[in-house]
Order: sequence, then structure tokens, then C-alpha cells
Amino acid sequence: MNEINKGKNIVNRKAAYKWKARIWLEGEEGTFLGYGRVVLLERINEFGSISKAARSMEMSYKHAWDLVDSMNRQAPEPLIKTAAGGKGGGGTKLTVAGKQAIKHFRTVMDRLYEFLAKETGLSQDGLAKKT
Amino acid sequence: MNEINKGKNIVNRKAAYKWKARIWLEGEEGTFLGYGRVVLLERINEFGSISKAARSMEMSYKHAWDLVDSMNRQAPEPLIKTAAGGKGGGGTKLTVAGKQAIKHFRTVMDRLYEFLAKETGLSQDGLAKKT
DNA sequence: ATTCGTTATATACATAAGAATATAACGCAA
DNA sequence: TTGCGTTATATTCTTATGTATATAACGAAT
Repeated sequence: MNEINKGKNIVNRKAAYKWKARIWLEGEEGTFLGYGRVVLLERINEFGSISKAARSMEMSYKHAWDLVDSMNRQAPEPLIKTAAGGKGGGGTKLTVAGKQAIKHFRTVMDRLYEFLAKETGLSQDGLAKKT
Repeated sequence: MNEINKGKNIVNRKAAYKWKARIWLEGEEGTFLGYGRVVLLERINEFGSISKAARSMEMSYKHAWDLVDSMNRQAPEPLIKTAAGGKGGGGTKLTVAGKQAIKHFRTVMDRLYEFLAKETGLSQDGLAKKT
């Protein structure tokens, strides 16, 4: 038990409350990268298609496409490369920059989690998973 | 420049993006305490009234009242003590538990800020201020 | 009793975010 | 040139969140 959790303290009664946290990167038009977008990128990388990635996350295709578009518009170089038509109807792949973005975001996120776990006794599921 | 910000890296081009972060405490019916709720508590403590606090934040009275109600319902002991009617029409004060909650939340928040500043070069205004 | 400004409560309205749906464009393969 | 499944785009429908508005209850002071 560290300094924060010491003593009688409403905020830190672990049984009743859970600390949650979220980080994201903001660009000129709002969110650029957040946890949800990173998961979407990971699924695109896995399935090779925006529509399949969206289905796997129970997200509408339109929403997924909007997110992809938002990321590509804000990034100095595209994170995602799409192809409409062609073999199999087309598909979508991550660029090198896209794969790097995933990796770096997860690195910072993991460090945040470690920090919070130490500071507040946060359990694994305490990390917010949306957006 | 630390390990995270080292090298060529889309995620960490400080000129273009800002890291943002948010923490909150979750109880059985959703958010229990977040930055916005803490500010509301601070304003109530300052003005002695939910309605004045709400006006000072350009928040509707109903919304402020709902938040106060949500906090009191979820806390094991009330954070806020209201009085309808009486001298000056009534008013609202924080309990000792309420004042403690503010202090503890801000402590964790400040530590999170320090951590992120070190990890990502986050500037003061990078901390998300809403909810 | 009346007055006062507050808390307490309900209802209707506005706005935004995402879901659902539909359709066109695409380009390779058969 | 037809078929295929994808990307691309527009439109409509829900749903959630907060705003706006109105009204009643409250209780001490006058």
C-alpha cells in the first residue's frame, strides 16, 4: 500500500470503486489515435479488410471507414492503404507507418497501466477499453 | 527525450499531436468521480449552492443536480449535504468526506500528469479537463 | 401569512454519435 | 462483359446526453 492508498479514504476503497484511465493522441480535427482506433488497425492488419475488421468488432462499416479516413487525413503519411475493386473485391493493408503507430501507442498505454497499477492498485481490467 | 520519444516516429511528433489522458473512478452505476465532478464539488464548496456552482460552469442546474445525486447515491456516506428552503432559500455544503474525495482525486490526477509529462513530453494543457 | 432563493422533479426540445440501409464505383478474373 | 466482394458515399433512423423550461416543495426570516 502506497501513500495514496493509505488510511481511511472514500476514493480508494477498492471493493467499491475502480480506477479507469484512457489516453489518446489528439490532432487538428480531434482524436487521431485512441485505443479503439488501434484495435481497428490491428484487426485490419489481421483480416486485410475494413469490412471484415468492422464485423469482427461489431462495428458498422461506415463507422470503421470514417475512423480510417480520419486517421489517414491527419497523419503526415497514410497509416492505411485501401484498394477498391480487383482480386477478391479489393482490400486494405497497413503501411509501415501504420504498424509503427500501433506499436508505439501500445507501448505508452502499457506504461500508463503499469504506473496506475502501482499508484492505485488498479487491476488489469481497470484500463478503459473504448475509443 | 526518453526512450518512447526517441527516433522517427509518427506517434510522437510533438508539433502535430498532443497526448491527452483522463482518469475517473467507476462505481456500480458508472462514473462515480471524474474531473468534471470534482470541479463541480469545488465550485459547490466555493459558492455554497448547486445552482450557483452550475451557473459558474455554464452547466444546467438539472445536470449539476443529477451529478450530485449520482455521487451521493454511490458513496458509502454523502459527499454533499443539501438544504431546500430556509435562510437564503437553502444551500449545499460539502461533507468532510466530500472534501477528502476532492483532495485524493486531485492527488492521483497530479501524479498521472507528472508521469505522462515524463513519458511523452506532455505539456500542462494536454491533460483532458472534461468529465 | 408572505417572501425569498434554493432544492427537487418532470417534461419537452436540441444536438451529436453511431447504427442501419441502400447504392454506386472499383478493378481483377473468369 | 459479367460476376464478385470490397471500398466509397449518402441518407435515414435510433439512441444518448445535455439544455431549456416550468413548477412544486422547502423552511427560515420578516
